[in-house]
Amino acid sequence: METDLLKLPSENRARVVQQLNLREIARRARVSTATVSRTINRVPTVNRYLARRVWKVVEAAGYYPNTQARALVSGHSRILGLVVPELTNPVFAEILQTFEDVAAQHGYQILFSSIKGDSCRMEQVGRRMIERRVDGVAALTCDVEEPVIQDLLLHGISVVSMNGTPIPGATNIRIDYQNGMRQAIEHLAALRHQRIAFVAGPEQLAWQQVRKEIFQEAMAEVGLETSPEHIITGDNSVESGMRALRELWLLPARPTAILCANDLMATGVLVQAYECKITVPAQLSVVGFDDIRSAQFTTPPLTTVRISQADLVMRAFQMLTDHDNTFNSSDEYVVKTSLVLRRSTALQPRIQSAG
Amino acid sequence: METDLLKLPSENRARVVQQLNLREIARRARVSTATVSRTINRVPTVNRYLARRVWKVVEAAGYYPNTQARALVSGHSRILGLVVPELTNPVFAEILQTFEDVAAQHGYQILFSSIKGDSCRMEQVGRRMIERRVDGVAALTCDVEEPVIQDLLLHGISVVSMNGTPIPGATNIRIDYQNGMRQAIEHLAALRHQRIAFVAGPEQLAWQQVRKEIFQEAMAEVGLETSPEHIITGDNSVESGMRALRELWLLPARPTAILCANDLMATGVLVQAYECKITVPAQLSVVGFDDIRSAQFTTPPLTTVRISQADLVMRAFQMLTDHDNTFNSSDEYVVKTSLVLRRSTALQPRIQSAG
DNA sequence: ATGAAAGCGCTAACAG
DNA sequence: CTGTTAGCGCTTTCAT
Repeated sequence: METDLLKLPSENRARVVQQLNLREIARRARVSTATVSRTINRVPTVNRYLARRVWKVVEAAGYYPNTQARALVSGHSRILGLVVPELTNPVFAEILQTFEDVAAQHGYQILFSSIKGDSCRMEQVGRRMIERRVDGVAALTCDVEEPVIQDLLLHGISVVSMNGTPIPGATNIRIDYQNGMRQAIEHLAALRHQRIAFVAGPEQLAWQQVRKEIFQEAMAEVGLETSPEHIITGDNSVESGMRALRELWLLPARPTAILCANDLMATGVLVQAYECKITVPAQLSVVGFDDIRSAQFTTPPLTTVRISQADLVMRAFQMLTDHDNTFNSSDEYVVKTSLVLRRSTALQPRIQSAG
Repeated sequence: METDLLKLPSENRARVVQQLNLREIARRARVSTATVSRTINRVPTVNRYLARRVWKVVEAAGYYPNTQARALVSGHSRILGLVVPELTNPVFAEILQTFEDVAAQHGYQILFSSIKGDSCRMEQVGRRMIERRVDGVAALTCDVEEPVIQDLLLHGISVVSMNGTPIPGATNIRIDYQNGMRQAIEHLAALRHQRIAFVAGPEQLAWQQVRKEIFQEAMAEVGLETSPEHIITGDNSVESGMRALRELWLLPARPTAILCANDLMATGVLVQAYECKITVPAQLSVVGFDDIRSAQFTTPPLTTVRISQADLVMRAFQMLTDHDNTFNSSDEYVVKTSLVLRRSTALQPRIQSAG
């Protein structure tokens, strides 16, 4: 079976074809290089017969125009850079996938880079993007340091931040955490929860502080109190969600509900709950943030705040390819959120089993 | 808070810097373009003082060499294409991440493309890779049609299949499913399971048939019988794993263990088991394939066959960047597998609750 | 050791 | 409407 499949190559192994260039095509079609160029670029003024002749040669020769050369003269590479912190968080994988899809539809390609928390890699990534003359960079990370961004902008490369982190100088897409948080808290409040904990993302990022404040504000608006011990700092990983629950469960005043800054941490809370035989949602309600695909498949399925990825990505792409500068960097697009109800939340338990 | 962050850009918005080129650097450093070129390429024969002068100008000007132009003359783009079926399967995301990491360390960049089952997109992807003159293409998909691969090879672009699918003409990396399957089955057999079901991947792919056969062989070797109704065809998604369990549970002779061709489907089995109040592993043992990250966080944690990603990726990268042709396409590298024991498998239940 | 000059493959003025 | 030609930014002989 396998050998059958493997037998073919040795026979029909083709010699590497002579990499032909436009001039060679021109020679074979007995026209000028300009005519070939016009033909393949579908300039309408080309004589039908000449065009046909050119196409024939092009196809016979298996000719593909060299994008590098084109980019060199046109000044546009039709490459967009995408920078993520790490792809192991599914939300980034999902966005990358969507982004590439949109880009491909518009004739752009994606140069992918991840900077695994390694901030000195960001510099390298930035340099490479510039050297490659990408037409724009979408940053899904917040670790991006000022200088790198400034360098990109200085070189005429537009930058968009897709992570709610306002990057000074870049076009920013803001995710409406404020609203998302409120939706989640109102939902929990309606379920009569009073002691709601919050598991935040890594502390070193300024905007995570912002999120904590947003949490507190939203709680206040609903008339709920927050205690500092109910605010845990995680690192966006499943493990940190697990850790958070362990800490929270040791408290004398255990929370009856936990809101997490992302789905991965919420998953961690769920996993730890299972380990500790805490039943969700009977004993504890859990809400996530992002609505990653696997949120449907946790046990129980996770109630979470959805961020419209399509919206996010479309906008980012538009801003990046907006050469007429319809947008300017003071513009800020806000991506809406919506609450997805699943089965990790329920009425506050009557009996409080305290520490 | 946010406004603080947003205030900066309007002030220090820098004008787009004059994109300088090598000639301009040469002029400013009062040397020839050749000298600048040699300097930035660290050709050792350049006079120390001249070099210093050049570097000074380069840094002062914020000059970055244009990769496109370099590629044009050198004939090497230092871009590697990576093609995946869809990134929503975490295994592909993990591999992409690892691949980019390795590539970056060696001065390569990754052009990412996904072909969402859409086979007509593969053609487009192939064309773009050629036009972009990538130095090589790694295919994680098996939907790649012959002609596209042949076209790439014809244009002197090396191709490596990283998915166990032997692509005729490409360099193939084979994952040792045979061994992996046997490890899983032996483990299950040691736990006294007799009725082991198999949830396979999509049928249209020839190699999935191969996997079924491998399953049957491995079963036979251990002295176990397989019945056709215990072999279900899935599509690698969580949902299809769920479906598989539903089907299997309707059978008069329910399996006591299920082996899945990937972790996503195994996750589906687990989820469905939870829904149906089938306790894993007490009533049913489940084994996956891949050892994706989230396999640690299923309930219960998934026993699975690990594929060494580092090994897989390293090898693929080597083969792609092997310009001396140390490897030739008849070579086939086999990636080892190993069984990771977690908590989704246990001794066969004594009491068989039938249909 | 350095510089002048000829391309890499393509596009876009400008003539004709 | 087509062809000639001058670059795009860089590397690389080949003289000096």
